Amino acid sequence: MLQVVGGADPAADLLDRVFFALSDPVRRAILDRLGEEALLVSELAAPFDISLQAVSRHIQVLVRAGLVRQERTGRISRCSLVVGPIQAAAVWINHYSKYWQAQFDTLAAALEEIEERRSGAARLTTLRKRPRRRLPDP
Amino acid sequence: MLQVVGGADPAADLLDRVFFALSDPVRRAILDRLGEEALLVSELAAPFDISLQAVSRHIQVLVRAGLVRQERTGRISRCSLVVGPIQAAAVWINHYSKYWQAQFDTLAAALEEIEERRSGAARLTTLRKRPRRRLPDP
DNA sequence: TCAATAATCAACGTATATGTTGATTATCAA
DNA sequence: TTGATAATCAACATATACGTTGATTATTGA
Repeated sequence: MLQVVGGADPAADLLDRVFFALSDPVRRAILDRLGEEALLVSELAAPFDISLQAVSRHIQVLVRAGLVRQERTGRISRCSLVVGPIQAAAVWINHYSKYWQAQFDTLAAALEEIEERRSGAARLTTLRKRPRRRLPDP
Repeated sequence: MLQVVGGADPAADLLDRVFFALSDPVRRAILDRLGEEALLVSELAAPFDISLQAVSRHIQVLVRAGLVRQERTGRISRCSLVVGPIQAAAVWINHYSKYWQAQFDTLAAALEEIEERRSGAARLTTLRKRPRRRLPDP
């Protein structure tokens, strides 16, 4: 799991490509608009201050990440969103987001407990609260 | 919103950096382990087949994305997770994931409706095998 | 004091990202 | 047919990513 496996894990590679695709504001804006409706490359390119060619290549990045599908009919190329990969990324990020938040909540609770015990000990010397396990030292 | 604003939108820049940081399997593995416990750079580097220097720079990427905090005491540098930015990314990705899924559900429902109407009409007439319907033409 | 340790810095090579402009391909339409 | 249009391809420049090795800094502990 920690080993860097290179091309041996297609799921990891997909996450690589999806997160990389999402790391650019132009590409996020493209996805944004494709969430509304399918659009042509030239329509997608219109709002940007960069060349059509540059936008075309941004779209290729999205296609390689599986986030966008292109269907060419004649000389036009209609781009539409594919929801699967973004949900794979959502699954990943939600898992860690929730897990980590839970870890931090636990830590916060433990610290609060310690704090409580300290102030409690100051007030009553004998009626001590349940001793709490400390967090492992660094 | 569609304009490429460069450095004018710190929130967009943060998303850029967070998603970029997540686009590498080594960095995701580092985050994975930091979710368990705070670790030193050398401890983080141990499982990998790359140099300590390379891992150190991966950590810098995570720090620049705000995902990791480093606290140096003496010659050691303890790395710990910061949950905020990953949740910002989770918010972004969940928003779009859910929104897009809803869009697709609506589309799917509409197509099913059309399909149902067609097959119902077909059954009453000839019991023909339902011909597949194309997506609406532009 | 002095050697070992933890981490970073610096320089280098290679690969990829991202923009540009110009050429090319394929299709549409007058 | 022929010119305009949609999109991609190709070549180029520049910047960044990411790995290496070697040097440097700061700290620890015998």
